[in-house]
Amino acid sequence: MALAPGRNATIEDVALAAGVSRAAVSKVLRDAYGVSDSMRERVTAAMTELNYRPRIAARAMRGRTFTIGIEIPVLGNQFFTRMLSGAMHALADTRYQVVIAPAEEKSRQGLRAIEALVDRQVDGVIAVSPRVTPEALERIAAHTPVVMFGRHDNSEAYDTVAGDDVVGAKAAMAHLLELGHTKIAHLTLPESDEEHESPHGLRLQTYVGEMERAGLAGEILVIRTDEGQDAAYRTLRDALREGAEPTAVFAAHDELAIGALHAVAEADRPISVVGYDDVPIASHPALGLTTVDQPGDEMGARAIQLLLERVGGRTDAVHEVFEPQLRVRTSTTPPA
Amino acid sequence: MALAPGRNATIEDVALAAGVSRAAVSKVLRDAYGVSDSMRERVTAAMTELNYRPRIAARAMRGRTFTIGIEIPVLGNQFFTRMLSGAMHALADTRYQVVIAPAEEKSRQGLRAIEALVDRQVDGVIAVSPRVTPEALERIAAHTPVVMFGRHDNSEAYDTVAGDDVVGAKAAMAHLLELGHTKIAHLTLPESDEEHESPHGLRLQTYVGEMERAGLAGEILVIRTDEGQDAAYRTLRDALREGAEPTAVFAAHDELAIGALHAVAEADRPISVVGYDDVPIASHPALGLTTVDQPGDEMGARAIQLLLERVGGRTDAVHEVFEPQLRVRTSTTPPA
DNA sequence: ATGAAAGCGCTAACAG
DNA sequence: CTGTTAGCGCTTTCAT
Repeated sequence: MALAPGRNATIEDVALAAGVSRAAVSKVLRDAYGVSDSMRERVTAAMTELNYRPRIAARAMRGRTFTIGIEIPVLGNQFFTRMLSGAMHALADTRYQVVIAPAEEKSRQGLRAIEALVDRQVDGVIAVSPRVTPEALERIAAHTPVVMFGRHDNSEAYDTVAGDDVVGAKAAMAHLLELGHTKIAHLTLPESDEEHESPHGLRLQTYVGEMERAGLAGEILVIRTDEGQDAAYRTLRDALREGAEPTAVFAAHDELAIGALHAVAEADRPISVVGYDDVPIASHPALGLTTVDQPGDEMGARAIQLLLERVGGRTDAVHEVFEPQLRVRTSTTPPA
Repeated sequence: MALAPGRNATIEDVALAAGVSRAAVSKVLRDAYGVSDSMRERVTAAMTELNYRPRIAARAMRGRTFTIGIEIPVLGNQFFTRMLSGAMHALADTRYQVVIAPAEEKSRQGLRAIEALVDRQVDGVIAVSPRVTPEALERIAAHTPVVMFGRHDNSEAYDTVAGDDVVGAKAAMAHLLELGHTKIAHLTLPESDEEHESPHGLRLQTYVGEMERAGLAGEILVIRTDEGQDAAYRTLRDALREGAEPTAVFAAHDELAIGALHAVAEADRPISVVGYDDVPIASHPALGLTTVDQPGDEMGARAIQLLLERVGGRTDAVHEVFEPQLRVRTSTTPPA
């Protein structure tokens, strides 16, 4: 214990204890070329002896941090949990560590969170930010590899991983139309969430398009709500009280759909509800939420894979699209 | 644009552009004492001009990183979401940034994630790790402020914020006993999750104690399951198939309770279920889960407050306990 | 195979 | 009020 109390061991301490140079320690740390077995042994011994842990911040000033940053807009949405678990899984056997930065509640654009990550020298960023401009992302992507999750914009500077929202929304609408619904409302987020080829924007456009195609342009009803189950519940409850009479609601994602189910249960009217994502709770028999399954874990894993490729040097953009799948459950029935 | 392409602006670039010294720039950055208005102006102008962002890693080598690390064991549990949103809220108007490190699925002890955070020079850590030893935590807390969430151990080295699990579990049991249940099972996590004064350990002990106190020692039935709704569902389903005949299940937390509700729905037997935490979905009318409400957001906010106090220099330990509250809903009824 | 030394971008004395 | 300078702990040529 040649250590001053209150101070953690540094590479210097290890070098001293092992009787070698700092460079040598650094080499065994990164198992770089050119270390004899005997040296490696002594150094390793000294490291465990001193309980040495390399300071990533110091390393950051020269090389990699082996940290991947993931920005998500809301913590509550279980779809992101699926994505994250796929991502973590993909990174499980690597030296990389995941850190998550949730966007603040207020200015939910997420740009601040992404920049906070970049400021902390992550090796790459995965972000879910429908509202950040491509320009801002390109500025960031010029220095740090970026994969955007859920977006469909075609930048050359960053990759994207998204579900096919048009196909998914069409499946949801086809299901409701086949059941015989005509008064189908769409429950979605505020308009500001629709920019930049966002999932919700596409789902909305598809809803409108399919209604028109079915000759139901006159029945189009778009209900806007804030993020979250509870806000969705309140919004739909109020809309129903104020005279809206849909027989079916297509929600932009499952959190909203679950809130909708709450309002429907209270209103005691037979209104079908379709969600999007297939979060774990959707298949619970108490909810039985019909929804569009997106393979969140696969998408998360793929996002990591693309990001690591970029960290490894790839510079041309890849834009990947995953096929969603309708899951029919009890929350949808023919209109009364 | 005196910048080499592909390189981000540094404090040096800003100093050059503004025609001042690096120290001056650093000062306006941290708005330290001793900067004239004119200098501040020129420097600020240069910073925006060059799109300058300080590298936290470099700052980390001298001072604070203004980063708080939060370690959580599982992403899926919505109670942690409540805690996180309380924590983020408490930090909203400060310079601090939150980063979250989820423990890996496999070795879920969380120590690795905590250390990953510390290696990245966070100014303080909030962690939810029932299975990490106090010794390991004390070693970490010697250099980095730590607040443990959910634990009841009485270390001098770190603070704790927890719910009163004994009171909560007693309330749950009293409710079931008052309804007339005698065959009450307890659904909880594997034994390894009970160490170090963990919430689940205390809830289990209280369950056993209350059963004995009610003269029901012979009816004690502890069912162990892995983490997660789905695992809980499968475990209880199998237990019911194999002959277990409880009329009520007290689950160690809501995720497990929701899985239990699934199994109960399938078994088509009138089994009451009580959870713990009161996650947002618990109050959904489709579930109507009776549960013990813990003020997760308040607890998260308090954890931040304590952590910032420690960052600010406090060294004596604070151990805070929050009172839970039973929420009776439709998932509990008298036995048939 | 090993070590010496330069430097990453920032902060914090300290001088002026 | 402003600038000089010495590091923080690590990686990385470049000698040896």
